[in-house]
Amino acid sequence: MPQDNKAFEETRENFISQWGVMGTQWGINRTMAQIHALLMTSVEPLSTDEVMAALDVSRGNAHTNLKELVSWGLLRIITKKGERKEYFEAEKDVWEMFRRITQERKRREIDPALAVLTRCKEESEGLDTEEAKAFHQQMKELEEFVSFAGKMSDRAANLGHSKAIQIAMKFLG
Amino acid sequence: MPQDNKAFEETRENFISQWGVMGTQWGINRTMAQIHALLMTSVEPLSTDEVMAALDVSRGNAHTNLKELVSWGLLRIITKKGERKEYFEAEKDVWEMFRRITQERKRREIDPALAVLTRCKEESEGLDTEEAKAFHQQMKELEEFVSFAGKMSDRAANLGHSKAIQIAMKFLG
DNA sequence: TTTTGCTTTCGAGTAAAATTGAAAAGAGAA
DNA sequence: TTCTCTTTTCAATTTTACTCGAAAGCAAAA
Repeated sequence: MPQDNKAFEETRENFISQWGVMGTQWGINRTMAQIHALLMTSVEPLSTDEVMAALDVSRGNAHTNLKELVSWGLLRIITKKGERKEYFEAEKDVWEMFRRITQERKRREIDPALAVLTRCKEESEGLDTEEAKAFHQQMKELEEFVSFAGKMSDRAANLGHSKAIQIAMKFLG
Repeated sequence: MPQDNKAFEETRENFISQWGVMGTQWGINRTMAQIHALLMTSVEPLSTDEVMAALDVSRGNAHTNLKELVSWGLLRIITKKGERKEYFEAEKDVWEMFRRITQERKRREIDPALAVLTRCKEESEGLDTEEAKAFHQQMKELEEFVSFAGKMSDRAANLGHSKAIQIAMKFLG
C-alpha cells in the first residue's frame, strides 16, 4: 500500500509542522517542538544527523534542542553497540510526559515566583500605611495560592496513571 | 511613618520589576506582566497616563497591554462620572485570577492543540503500515489526554473557591 | 460644524531570541 | 601519538517580537 505510506508521511509532516507552530505559542521554540513531534512519532530512535535531515536544520540547532529535550526528561539517549553515535528516543507514554512537563514547569515557573512573593511579603511585614497593608495582604494571598499550586503539581506528578484516572473520574463525574 | 512609605515603595517597585522578568519566562511580555503587577498592588484604579508614567512606557505599549489584560479578564475598565478617561482596575481575588487564566489558556493552548491532534488522528485512521498504526495510536493517546486536560480545566475554572479548597484538601491530605 | 480630550492603529526602529556554520574539543581506535 | 568520528561551543546572522511616536479615529460638547 504505497499510497497509504505517502498519505501517512504527509500527515506526519503536517503534524510536526503544526506542532512546531503551536510550540511557539506555548513559549517553546519551534525547533524544539518539532524535534519532539518527530521523535514522538518515530518508531526507531534517531541520530542528530537524521533529525537535521528530517527537519532541515543546522547541527547546532538540532544539538541544542535535543539536549534541552533530554534535560526536560522527554527524550532519552540511546547508544547502539559498536557505534559511537548517540541516538535519541522520545518518552511516548502520555502520562509520563505530563509528569515530566509538570515537574519541570514547577521548577522553572512556580518555584521562582514563590521566592519573589515570599520576599515581598516579608519585606512589607508590619508596615503601617493603608497602602502597605493592602500590598502585604495581596502578597500573602498570592504566595499562599502559588505555594498551593506547587503542592498540587508535586502531588499530580507523583501520582501513578491509574490512581490519577481514578481521582480525575471522581472529580469530573 | 515616612520611612515605612519609602521602604514600601521600594518593595513594590521591586515586585513590579521582578514580576516583569518572570512574565517573560512565562511567555508573557514584560510590559503586560508589569502592568498587571502595578494594578494588582494599586488601591485605586489607574489611567493609561498614570500607567505610562509609573512604568515609563509609551502610550501605544501601555494601551495594547492594558487591552490585552482586559481581554484576559484580569483588568476591568472603570469610568468615573464627569470624566471621559478610562481607568483600569485589577481583579484582586486570587482564585478569580486563577479561573480567568485557566479559561484563557485552555482557549488559546488546549483547544488548538486538540484540533490538530483530532485531525491527525482522523487522517491516519485505518492505514495499514506498521508506522502508520503506531502514529495513529500515538495521536489517539495524545488526543485523549489533551481532551481530558481540557475538561479538567473547565471543571476547575467553574468551581467555587470553597468547593475547590475542599477537593484540594482531600487530594493533598 | 468645529473643537477638544481621549483612544486606537500603524509603520518604523530596536531589542531579544533562534539559528547557522564553522571551529574546537573530546574520545575511542590505530 | 595521530587519526577519525562525533559532540559541543560560539560569534555572526537572521528572524521574530516588542516598543515607540506620531497620526488617525471617535465621540461628546461647544
